[in-house]
Formats: sequence, C-alpha cells, structure tokens
Amino acid sequence: MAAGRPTIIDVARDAGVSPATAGRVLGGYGTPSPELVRRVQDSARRLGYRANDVARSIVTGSTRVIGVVVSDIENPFFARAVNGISDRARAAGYEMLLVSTRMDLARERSAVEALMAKRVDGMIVASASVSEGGHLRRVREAGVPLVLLDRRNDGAGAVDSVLLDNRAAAQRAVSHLLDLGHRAVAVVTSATPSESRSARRRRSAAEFPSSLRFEGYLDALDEAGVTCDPGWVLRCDDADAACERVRDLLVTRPEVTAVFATTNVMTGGAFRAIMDGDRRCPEDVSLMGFDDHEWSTLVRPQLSVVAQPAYDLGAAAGTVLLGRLAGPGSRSAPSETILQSSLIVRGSVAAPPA
Amino acid sequence: MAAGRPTIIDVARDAGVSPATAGRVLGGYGTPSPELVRRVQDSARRLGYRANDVARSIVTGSTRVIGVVVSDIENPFFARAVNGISDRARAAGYEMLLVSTRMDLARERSAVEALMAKRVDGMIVASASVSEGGHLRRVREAGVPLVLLDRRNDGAGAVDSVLLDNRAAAQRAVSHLLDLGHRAVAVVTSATPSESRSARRRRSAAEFPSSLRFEGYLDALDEAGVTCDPGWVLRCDDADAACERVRDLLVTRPEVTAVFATTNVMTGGAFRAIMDGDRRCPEDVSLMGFDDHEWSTLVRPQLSVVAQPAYDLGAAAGTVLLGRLAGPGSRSAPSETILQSSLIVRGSVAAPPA
DNA sequence: GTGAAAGCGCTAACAG
DNA sequence: CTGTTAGCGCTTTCAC
Repeated sequence: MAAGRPTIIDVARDAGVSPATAGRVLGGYGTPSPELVRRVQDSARRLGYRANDVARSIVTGSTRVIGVVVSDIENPFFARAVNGISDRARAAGYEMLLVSTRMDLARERSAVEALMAKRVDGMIVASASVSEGGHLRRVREAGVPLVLLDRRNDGAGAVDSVLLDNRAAAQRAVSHLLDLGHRAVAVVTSATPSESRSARRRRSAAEFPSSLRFEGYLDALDEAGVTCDPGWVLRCDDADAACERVRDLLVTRPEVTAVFATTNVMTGGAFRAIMDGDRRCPEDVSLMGFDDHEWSTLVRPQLSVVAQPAYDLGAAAGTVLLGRLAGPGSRSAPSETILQSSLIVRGSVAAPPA
Repeated sequence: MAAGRPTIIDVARDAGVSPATAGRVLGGYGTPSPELVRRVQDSARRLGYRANDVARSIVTGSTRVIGVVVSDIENPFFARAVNGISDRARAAGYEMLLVSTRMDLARERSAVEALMAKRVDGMIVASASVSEGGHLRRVREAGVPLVLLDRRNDGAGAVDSVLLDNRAAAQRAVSHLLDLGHRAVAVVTSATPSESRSARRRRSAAEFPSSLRFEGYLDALDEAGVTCDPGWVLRCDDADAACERVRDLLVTRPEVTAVFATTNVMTGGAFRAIMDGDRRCPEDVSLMGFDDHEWSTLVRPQLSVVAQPAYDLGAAAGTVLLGRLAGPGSRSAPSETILQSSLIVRGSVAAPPA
C-alpha cells in the first residue's frame, strides 16, 4: 500500500483475513461468511481499494473487453452502429476498445494486431477491405471470436457476419424509379480501387456494400429491360468527387432523369451537385439516396432514401459476438445475419419530365 | 503451449534461450545479441507468438490504454472530437477504451469506475454533469490523469480541461445579429434540469457549454442595450422540443426576427421549425446555429453558424493527457486550454424586415 | 468456510 | 550479453 494503490493484500491485512478470503469477498466468488464480508468490505472502503482487472484478467484469461474496428467513427452510420454494439456490450459487462482507422488498411492491420495483444475477448470489425483479410484470418487462428460488420471478407475464412440486404435494397429503390417512368438512371458508387475487380476475378463472394448496391441497380435495370449506359455509372472517392461528377453528368447527359447514390457520403455529394445545378429536383431530375440522415427532411425537396437500421446492425453484431463468448456454442458454424432496409420515399423523387 | 496461445516460455524453449532473453527480444528492451534476436524471432514466428499486453501491463504498471467517456458518440461533435483524441493516442501508441453514456449520469459513473478497474493510464471525459463530480474526483484521487473535455466540473477539483470560448463565441454571433438591426432575438438552449440553477447557487464556475453560450447571448443584448424578454428564451430537452417551441414562437411572437441556437441539436430543431413555418428565412426571420454540419450548406438558405474546432478540441485533450503520461511534468498545475470558434455567415442571416 | 501455496505471462534486478 | 530469481495482483486448487 506504501506507494501505489491498495491491493487485495492490503485489504486482507487490514481486515485481518487471508488474501484468499479478501479475494473471495472483493471478487465476488466463493462463499465467504457474512461476518467476514462486512469486515473486508469495510476495510476495502476505508483504504479506497478498487479491483485490478489487469491482474484478474491474467489469471482468468478474460479481459471482458471487446475490440471494435470501424473505418471512420465520424460516419453517422458507424457512429450509430457503434452505439448498438456498445449498448449490447455494456449490458453484458463488457467494455469496448474502439479504433477508427480513417479508411487506412495499414492502420486497420496494426489495430487488429494491437487488439490481439491487448487480449480482447472478441472483435467486431467493419474492414476497409473485402479481399485483404490476412489480419482477420489470424484473429480466427488465435481463437478470438470475430464478427464482420457490414461487409464480408474473402481472406477471413468462415466467420460470423452481420449484413444489410444491400443488393435487394438497391434493386427495390431503383425499381421504384423505373416504375415512375425513368429510363436513364445514373448511379453514384464508391470507387473501390482495383480491389473489387480483383475480388471479382477470384469469383469472390465478398464485395463492398456499395458494389452490391451497384449490382442491385443493374438488377433493376435488367428487370425493366433497360440497358445501362456506362456514362451513367459514376465511381467516386468521396463526397467532393461525387458532387463534381454529378454536376458534370447533369449538363452532359440531359437524358438522365434520376440519380441513385449508393452510400451516405455519395448522397451528400450528389445532393449538393443538384442544388448547385440548373435542373430542378424533382421536376427535372430525381434523387434517391442511401441512409437516412437528420438532414434528409431538412432539405428541400426532402430526400428519398434507402434507410439502413444502423443501430440494429451494430446491436446484432454485438449479440452474435456475445453469444460466442458466453456459450460453448463457440463451436457452432458461422452465422450470417442479414437485416432489411426500408425505402423511404419523399419529395426528391417524382416521375420524369413528360 | 499445449492448450492456449504460446507464451514467451514456449518461444524461449523453442529457441533454446532463457525466458529473459526471449523477453528482451520480443519485448524490445535490453540488448540481446543479433544472433539470438534472429533465433528468437524465428521461433516466435513459427509458433505464432503474440505478446500478451495484459501480463506486460501488470508488471510495468501501464496498460497503454486511455479511457474516453462522452455522452453520445452519435453526436457529430463528439464523433469528431473522438477522432482527434484517437489520432493523438495512436500516434503515441495508446489504444482507446470508449464509452458512450447516452446522456446517463449513472452510466457515466459506472463507466468511470469500470475504466479505473481496467487500469487505464489516463482518462478524457465530457461529463453529462457540471456539478456532480464525485466520480471524477475519485479518478484524481487514484492518481489517474484526467482531462475534462468541452465542460468544466465543480466536483472534479483542479483538473486539466480543454474548452471552447463559448461565451465570447455566442456573444460575437448574437452581436452580429444585433448589428444587422435585429432587436428581438430569441435563443434556444438546452434545458439543464435544476442543475445549472443549483450550480449557480453555489457560485459555481462550471456550466454547460449551452449555458455559457446563453450568457454570451445576454452579454450581446446588454451591450446593445436590448432588454431580454423572457419569452425569447426557449429551454428545450431535445431537437423535437426545440422544433415545437420555435414553431410556437414564430407565430406567437411576431416581433422576434432572429433566432440563435446554442447547440447542434437545437440548431436542427430550430431550422426544422422555420422550414415548417410560414415565415421566410432570412427575409422574415434569421437563424444563427451552432456547429458546422455537412448539411449547413445543403439546406436553403444555407445556415450561418458558430463553427467549433471539434477535432482540435479532441486532439488538444489528447495532447494534454499524453503530456501528463509522458513527462514527470505530471506534477505541474492543471492547465486550461481554450480554443476559438469562428463565425460563418451564410444565407440564413440577414437584416430584419423593414 | 478459511488459509496456504501455486501460478497466470511477463519484466526487472541481479549475478555471472 | 545472458541466465536466474523474484515478483506484479489476483484467482484457484487443495488442505484444514
């Protein structure tokens, strides 16, 4: 007790019991007698004792911490999902080691490595990659339960995942546009540099949400017998790029009467371009966005979107992971949870000009 | 090595060296010979060894983890601040245990307690309270460095803090409205139930950002010789309440020609009310918001705001905390870092109707 | 029900 | 430079 914070030994001495008994009281295990419980608790309070989870973890082999890796906590989708995870985790007595990788795969790798060193009991990761998964495979190999959030990963092997019905959601949204009579529908997707191509080359099942939504867009066009003009497909790195590309499109492609944005970031950029341009929304051009934001109903026209249950996705990932941690069901086959999105139609979508 | 993951002992045995030497190589301390370094690293790789920070922490007394407590990670202000903290922390080799308390003080208390048990090296907290600070004082008493973010706290004692120039920022913003000729300026602030009153009763220095901004509003009115009509002051719990109150105000108080919102949440509500109402913005009524959002420039009119350097606030808090952790400067007096906000004038603010 | 002793995986003295 | 020996603070047998 001299230097640092009081230990269980200090408490035991003060209460006149053995360290073992003090441990039983303070650690809440075993069956100490009521009398000793009181004495030990009194001493603990007096000395200002607080349990040392580090020491506890080393012997129990569990840290009661889960690691969460997302590409950017400032993205409202991830912020909300993290709240979902966090609520589940805390309810089960877990804390959360969070890493926001800023879209940097190298940083993600080192983060995953660091979390393993910290001996998290499990991990939830929304990877910045769908093809590079060596770091995730190593998590599995180390026997640490892993849940993939929002995207699959080729290299991770068979692993639990929680996903959105991306392709179907996009198809529904674009079909809605086509049903209104639109024929030329542009799409704004995230550029997934080379990766999605190489992934496809390997007949990969894993793709980014944005790519899957693009597939859904193609599905809808197919179904309506519309041939996709390559000029309608805008691959952009960020909101600014999206804005610029859509702005161009609006003037160079007068036949386009509707735009579908596949992510919240792209949605912001596309909306900005439309606000800046000469064509009126929805009279001249319709916009269908992805993710429902606070501002969806603050702008005019109000934004039509595919709304994701971001909180539920996070919560589901938490539930799946905690299930692995709790049960000996740890041995069961990987699960895949798919949540449904919903189409919210507001003012930014209308029939094309006559 | 039999059951669990390989330990330093397994590696040592495999490499034919002592555990101490293996530790020196794997832990990066001491001065092992190049020859042994190779042998140990080879063995480590072959066995798939990864350092156990838990064991390391128990002996070094440092976890290289900081605890971060915010009221809601979905609030873009905190998300951005957390990114600032996170960047600083990772650069210094720290991970971040994050708790999003959902505005619940009880949850904050238990979170702080849990983080102490987890033996975080330091903590950054944006408390849900400015008066109740027993849990924060206990952090100090345990000798754990603490930095307050975005708000002071009465009960915490003398402690490092990183704040915005709330009062001056609000005064500038409201003065801008008054300079344009507005006389009746309403203000939308967070309701801080009873707390701010009791805090004031005790002559407290600590107040919520929202309250300080309200003071700044009063300062500006004072300076302009305008008497504040109590009917202009709207205290609201959330965005919906703000929306409703402002909607009412707009019809019942025709003399009000400008509205100042003191938080990002209130800003959203106020803007919505104005969009819903009959009075045009900015011709009939001006709106000055707080915090710059992505949507500030997506709405029409574009929103004038007091912009906070949220990332910098987080980064500064990180820097201060890491300074305490690094130096023996830990003994120096508590610092108070105050960052400046900036006024961004856009279309939502204009002179009052003639 | 309680205590003594061992040990979790690692680092830190201290000898050699 | 390398190995031996102690622990860090706690839980967990195992006797008593």
